[in-house]
Amino acid sequence: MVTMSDVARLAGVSTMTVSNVVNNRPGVSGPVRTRVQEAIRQSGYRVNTSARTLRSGRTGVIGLAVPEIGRSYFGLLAAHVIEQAGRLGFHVAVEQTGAAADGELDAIAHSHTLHFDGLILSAVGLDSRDRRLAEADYPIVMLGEQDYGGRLDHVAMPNEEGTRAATAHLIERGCRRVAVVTGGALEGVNVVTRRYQGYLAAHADRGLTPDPALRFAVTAMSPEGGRDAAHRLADSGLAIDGVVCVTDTVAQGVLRGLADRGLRVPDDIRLVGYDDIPEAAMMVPSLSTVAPDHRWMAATAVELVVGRIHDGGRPASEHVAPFELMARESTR
Amino acid sequence: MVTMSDVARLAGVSTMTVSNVVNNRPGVSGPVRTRVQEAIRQSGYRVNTSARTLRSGRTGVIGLAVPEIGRSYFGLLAAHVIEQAGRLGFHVAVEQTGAAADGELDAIAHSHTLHFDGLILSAVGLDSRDRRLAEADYPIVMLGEQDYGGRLDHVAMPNEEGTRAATAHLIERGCRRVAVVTGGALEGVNVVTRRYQGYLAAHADRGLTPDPALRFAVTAMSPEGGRDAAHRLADSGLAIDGVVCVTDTVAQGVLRGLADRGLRVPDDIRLVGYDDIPEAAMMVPSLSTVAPDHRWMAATAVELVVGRIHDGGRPASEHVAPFELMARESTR
DNA sequence: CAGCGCAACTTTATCGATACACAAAGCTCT
DNA sequence: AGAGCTTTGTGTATCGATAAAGTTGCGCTG
Repeated sequence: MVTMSDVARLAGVSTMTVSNVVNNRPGVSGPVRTRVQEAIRQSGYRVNTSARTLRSGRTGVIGLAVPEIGRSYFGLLAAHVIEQAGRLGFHVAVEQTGAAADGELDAIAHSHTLHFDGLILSAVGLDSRDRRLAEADYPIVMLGEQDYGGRLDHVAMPNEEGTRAATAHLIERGCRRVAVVTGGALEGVNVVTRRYQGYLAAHADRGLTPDPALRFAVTAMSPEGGRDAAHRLADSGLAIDGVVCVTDTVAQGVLRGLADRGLRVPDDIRLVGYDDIPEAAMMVPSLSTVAPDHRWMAATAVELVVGRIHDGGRPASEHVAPFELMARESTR
Repeated sequence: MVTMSDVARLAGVSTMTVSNVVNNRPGVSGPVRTRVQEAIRQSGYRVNTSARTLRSGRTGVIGLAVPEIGRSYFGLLAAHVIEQAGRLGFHVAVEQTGAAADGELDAIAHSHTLHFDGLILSAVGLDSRDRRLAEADYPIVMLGEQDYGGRLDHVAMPNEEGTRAATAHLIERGCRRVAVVTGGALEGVNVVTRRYQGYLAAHADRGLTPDPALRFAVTAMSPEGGRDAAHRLADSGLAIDGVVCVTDTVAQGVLRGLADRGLRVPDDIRLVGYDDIPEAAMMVPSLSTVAPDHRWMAATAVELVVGRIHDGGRPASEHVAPFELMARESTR
């Protein structure tokens, strides 16, 4: 392994000068700089990240904790985060939490242990009631959840607003009995409750109160969960002509489940999702959905962690992503 | 920050003893071990990975380079790799190559720089002709490609066999003119050429020679690329009653593109993909496809890198994943 | 009971890069 | 001409953990 002193010897300077050249620091004259660069090229020298980290205390790595990287939505998010972090000179290590609060707290602990400079946590299990979150004195940015009591930086999705717009869209297209396929626990403040609120709000805006029987909870936030919910929905015998889904991933399963029961979308039932995963436009029928600006979210989250890495004392801030309603075939 | 000497002082032993306890090494008596563990608990000590790495030369991180983590297939793969690596005490850093040979070579260089202990490279651009690959004296495992001249460890998919089975399946279901939607470059030895060979082989097995006009190349290995190919296919006026797709991701787009032209699957055209991404079972109609054992692939790849990390001199080996043909609605 | 073997700890010297203090040379200005 | 600056560069101590080479002390054998 080639070290800095090897390069220094080759260039006839001190290691400090090599370090200064490598890090683009001032105080090195043109000729010497060139000579050192040439020595680096010749010797094939590469900085040893561990040594640098040990001395400087920075690793240049940001942790990204998501429930499951295999789900389109999180994969997409990760792709954007990796890209944005790279732009600012950071690397990304992905952690999977398994969509459980324990896994999410583990990720925080782990992040510490591995000396990531900061952590972007896309939590679905944790909520604002968990005190352990605030205890971590560490650059953490919450991504995609709502309301952490202002103690942490937070990039939120327009959960309530988005679902409200999606529900309104269905009603405007003539749906009279709109069901909602939502997550399990309807307590606390989280993505599930906020989106459910949006569904209720859209009805309230029009002086309507949806029948509580129209709420179907999934057992898991997966296509399988959605499929199952759709079966129950179809078998309920209720006259339903529209469905709002908590996520596109669930909507995928719902679409499939409705097909299983011979129900056609949008002819018999209209369907709308949330997230605008890449598959949404490719589904048959293509899925109408709420499209938050993922790239914006990733960029903002990365900027926030990096900002906090450089200045830990900054007060926490909250940012809500802009969104667009994508009207596609499933609500035509 | 709590260091080892802090713990040592607290427990009244030397740092070396603390190190021995932390790493579960022998030579520490029961009582002392307990005392040190208690001191660790009390002080909240965590090992500094950088210092350990600097001294021991191992980082405990495996790089995983994929074209695009946002694509279902690679997300799924990553999920399995992360899980398997964790089981063996390794962490995973994800790199995106952008499906280009340059990006893939960059990832190798990067992997070196960041001192990952090894690299799992899911290459689509590089092929066996690239000499620069073999030059890297470093634990690299190729994942999902075919034939690197035996210089590198390699976990391959049953590309030819799988596509052959898929094509045979279509023919057995009564398809007479089976088109193939494949990748752009049909030269060298790569995933695209191997699968195309499988398509030809299935025909040859039955004494058939497919019409060359039935080959449609995508501009990109994406749903969009597939959709576009399907449009060209439908507009060609050729009597086609079956389509073999190079990947499920492409098949997703093909299904969509056929729907755009009013063609029904499987009534008018039967369709089969490759990969068995999670969405395949959820599509409408659900997609028949070749399902290689992803978990097996990830586990094997991780075992190979870790093995090579511990013993660099081992000769390279090649492993082909088992597969299953999933017959679903799209070929009913 | 000398002396060997072994388990249980400790000491010391590093791994490679960098912060910091300091030195030498060149330049300006009164 | 020499004080005061700036520019450019050099030593040295250090980050935290660990491999390797000591140092105890104790039991056991011949």
